[in-house]
Amino acid sequence: MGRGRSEIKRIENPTQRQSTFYKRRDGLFKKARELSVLCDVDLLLLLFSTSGKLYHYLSPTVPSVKDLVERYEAATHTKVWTDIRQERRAELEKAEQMCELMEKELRFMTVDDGEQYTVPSLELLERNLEAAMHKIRGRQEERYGLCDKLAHSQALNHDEEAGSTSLSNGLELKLGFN
Amino acid sequence: MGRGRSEIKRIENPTQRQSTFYKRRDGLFKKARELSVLCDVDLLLLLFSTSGKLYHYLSPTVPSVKDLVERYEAATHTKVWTDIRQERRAELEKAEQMCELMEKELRFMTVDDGEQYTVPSLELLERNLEAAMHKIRGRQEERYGLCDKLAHSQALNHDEEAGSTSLSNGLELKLGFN
DNA sequence: AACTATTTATAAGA
DNA sequence: TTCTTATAAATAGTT
Repeated sequence: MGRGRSEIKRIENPTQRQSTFYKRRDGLFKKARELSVLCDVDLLLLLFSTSGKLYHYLSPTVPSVKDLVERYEAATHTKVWTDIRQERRAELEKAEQMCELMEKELRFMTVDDGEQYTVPSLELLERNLEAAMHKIRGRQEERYGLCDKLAHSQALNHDEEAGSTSLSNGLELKLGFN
Repeated sequence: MGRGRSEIKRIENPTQRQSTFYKRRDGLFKKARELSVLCDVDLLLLLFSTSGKLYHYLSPTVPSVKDLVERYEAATHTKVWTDIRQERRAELEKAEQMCELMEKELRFMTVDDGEQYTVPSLELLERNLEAAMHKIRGRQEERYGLCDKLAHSQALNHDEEAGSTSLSNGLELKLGFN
């Protein structure tokens, strides 16, 4: 509308572009408001000017931008956020499950006071512990024979974290069997 | 525009509303397109008709709806999704860290072949294993003395999972020390 | 869907 | 920016 021509291409003159932007922006928002009211339509109009300024309109019938965008996702099967969220939750559950299993095993192996054992599992554990001790003694012999002094100097740094480890969520897993 | 009056309120006659919807919807999208091209504006127009049908337009300069909505969040400090996502990531990292720690401890305790030990830590482990065995033997005696038969029937079910546990991500934690 | 009388939007100019 | 105004565009009512 107006006096001139109507080619729709980027306006190169910045002053003219800015002026046109004001006028058309106002017009567009007016039209959007009118459509949403007249025809009972849920709509979102969201725009950033070249200078980065935000303007937006959301029909009064829609609770939030998030709400409408979720409907958009459902309709287009884009599901950008939904998918990512579900993926993350699955990962988290998996990690938590794994933590639980490992915790259980650690309790079993350390003969935790609360742990209940059947006779065959106690026997299995006993055999395992004996085998582990056998292995340890073998290693100790190797060590003493070969590099006694070197191992000793390393030990000072390494030993602290080997005794017991405090985990970030407050759980402490004891290696001591006393 | 047009012949009649211009009150902006919901059109109650469904036929008339539908007709108006088509015309104004087309007009609105045309205006949106024109503005985005003429003035180099990033915009999203998203609407659902009363019947639930989706129509939308996104400026060609914008990669995705997600992209623009994230800019909106940043601009309005709404940050609903951003916050949730960061929270989830933190939870996951914590769980993964815990898993890693427990895995390390299990490797240490099972005298894993790859595990490196210093002499003092080997000695500590040995003492721990000996203490655990001592405890086990005490328990075994209790068991044998009190409820031999009961324990034996329980064992059939319980034992399978006690030997080794296959974890969901493919890692297998062996309790056997052979 | 198409037509057309009118209203509205807006390009240029001030 | 903001206003004015000539003109192009949109559209309400109608067919």
